[in-house]
Amino acid sequence: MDKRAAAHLLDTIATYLELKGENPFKVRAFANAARAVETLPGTLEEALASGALAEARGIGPATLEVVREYAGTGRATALEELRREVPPGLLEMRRISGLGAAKVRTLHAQLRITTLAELEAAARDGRLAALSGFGEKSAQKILRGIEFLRRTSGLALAHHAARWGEEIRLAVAALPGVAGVEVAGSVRRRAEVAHDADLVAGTALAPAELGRRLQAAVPALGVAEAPGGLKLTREDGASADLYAVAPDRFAAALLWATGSAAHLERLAAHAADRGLTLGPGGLEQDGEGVRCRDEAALYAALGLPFVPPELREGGDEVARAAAGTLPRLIERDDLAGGGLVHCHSVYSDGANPIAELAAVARAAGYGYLGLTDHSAAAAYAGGLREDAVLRQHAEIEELNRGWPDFRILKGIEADILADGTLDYGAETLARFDFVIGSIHSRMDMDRATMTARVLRAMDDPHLTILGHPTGRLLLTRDPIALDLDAVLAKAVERGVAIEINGDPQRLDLDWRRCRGARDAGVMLSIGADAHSLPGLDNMDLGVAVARKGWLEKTDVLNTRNREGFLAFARSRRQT
DNA sequence: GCCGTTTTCGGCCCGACTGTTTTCAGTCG
Repeated sequence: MDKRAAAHLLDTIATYLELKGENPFKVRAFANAARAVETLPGTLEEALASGALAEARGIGPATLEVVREYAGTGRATALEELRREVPPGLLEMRRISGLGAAKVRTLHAQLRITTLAELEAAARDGRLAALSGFGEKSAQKILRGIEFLRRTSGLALAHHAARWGEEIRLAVAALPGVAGVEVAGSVRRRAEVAHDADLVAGTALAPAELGRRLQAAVPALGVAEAPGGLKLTREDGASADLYAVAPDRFAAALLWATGSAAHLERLAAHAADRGLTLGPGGLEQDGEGVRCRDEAALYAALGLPFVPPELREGGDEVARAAAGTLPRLIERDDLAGGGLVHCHSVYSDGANPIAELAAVARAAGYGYLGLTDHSAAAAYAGGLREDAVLRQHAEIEELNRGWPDFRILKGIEADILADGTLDYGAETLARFDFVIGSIHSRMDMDRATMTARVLRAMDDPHLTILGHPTGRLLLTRDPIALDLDAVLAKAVERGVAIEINGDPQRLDLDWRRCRGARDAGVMLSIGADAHSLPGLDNMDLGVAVARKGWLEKTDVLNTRNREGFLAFARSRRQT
């Protein structure tokens, strides 16, 4: 069991306690404990054995016992009891925006509602609106929320699916009789959400025997035979398809399982133009299979350069490959000497002191850390009042004296207020090396008002980067209503960079808009939006979005060195 | 439930908005 599973368990208990109407501070204690577990260094087993978990801030006797029991037995008595008391359907309802624990409790107590279907019926037939504390608008909002849940059901954030896929990959790779195994599907294409994980294994073993060996190696895994291979399930419901093929079919099977369907269709059409047949079984010429030792060889047999999985979405990538004009996509190494931008420290709602963030960024090869705590308006996130800004800047200057080759930049994530002005006055904004402007409140404005708000913020010469421009939270909240074309045009006109936020729940700007933005002359900036040390790795997810959006190194602001980055910020202020 | 001590209880993040009310509970970030 890993830290994330333990954290998820504690979070689930917190939600059940909340639905039960427990003391809110007790609820928060479990949620805090979840965060404490998640941000623990080392593995969970090590932390349990060394006593580090027991010592961790936020972990007390009760939460420690929950984790200990789960790690030891795979069971959680506390959760099992809560499940008997609180209908699990309430947990689903809690995910609807506008439905907090108190309202869910009311619905359960007054209308005996325990499922989404019952909730929908009550919202439609007027029973819900008749309840005290509810009204017609609540009913409509809830119906919209149910629709959103339906639309996103069965989907997982891609980085969760990727982690789960990687666990399987490692387990399968270690089995005797397996020549190779890779994660495929939308996870390999670096999509933002995924239905499940897909893997391909090259092996001479029959699926049944492969399943037996895998089951013996990982007893907790659900293993069943399925067409072409195995269906794998985890106790929390996550599933994965593992396709088993003969080793000499591996490349073709990997290509096919990676998709997308639209890419394969174009690739098959390209093959047909050349007198070849491409199908699930591989490449054929005159009825004879064409042997390809890997995917690159398969593309080469089609007269094409290797098409990176991120680009395989069925746009014009096959045509561009045929013309030899695929981009040289940005890579993680292109950020060496560049900036790890958009980080939160303990000054606002981050978990780590500035020095720790900076040390990790420096060790990872970055040339600077773009520190951006929240501004004062974000009171919920401990946003910095002006005196705290001064204290933070003094600390940064002191830290910056400590290293010759690295700098912390004084940034801020300033709230874009309802009227489109940036939080803080011009005098305070001018103290920062750069400013990310983001919307965190009043997300429900109509499109015209919201667009005017964002455009006005972009007129402020202190604004360097527009943060998470659409405000979406994947599988949780739709994007704000915004004329993105107008925003991108303004970004070009005013020299504002647009963020690619690497938080796995955001991945915003959407990759689908990156290429067009770049072609229009927009500068993009990859941001981690890190709130802890593990969050610094969000940069990799941001790079994946940029790659999927056809971006090259020069399209991304923070591939520039410190002087280049600062020059970009300064140039706005001088116009 | 956890923390921290002023060390075994009292405090724990809070301001703004929304939809409901007609003064405010609930939700959100």
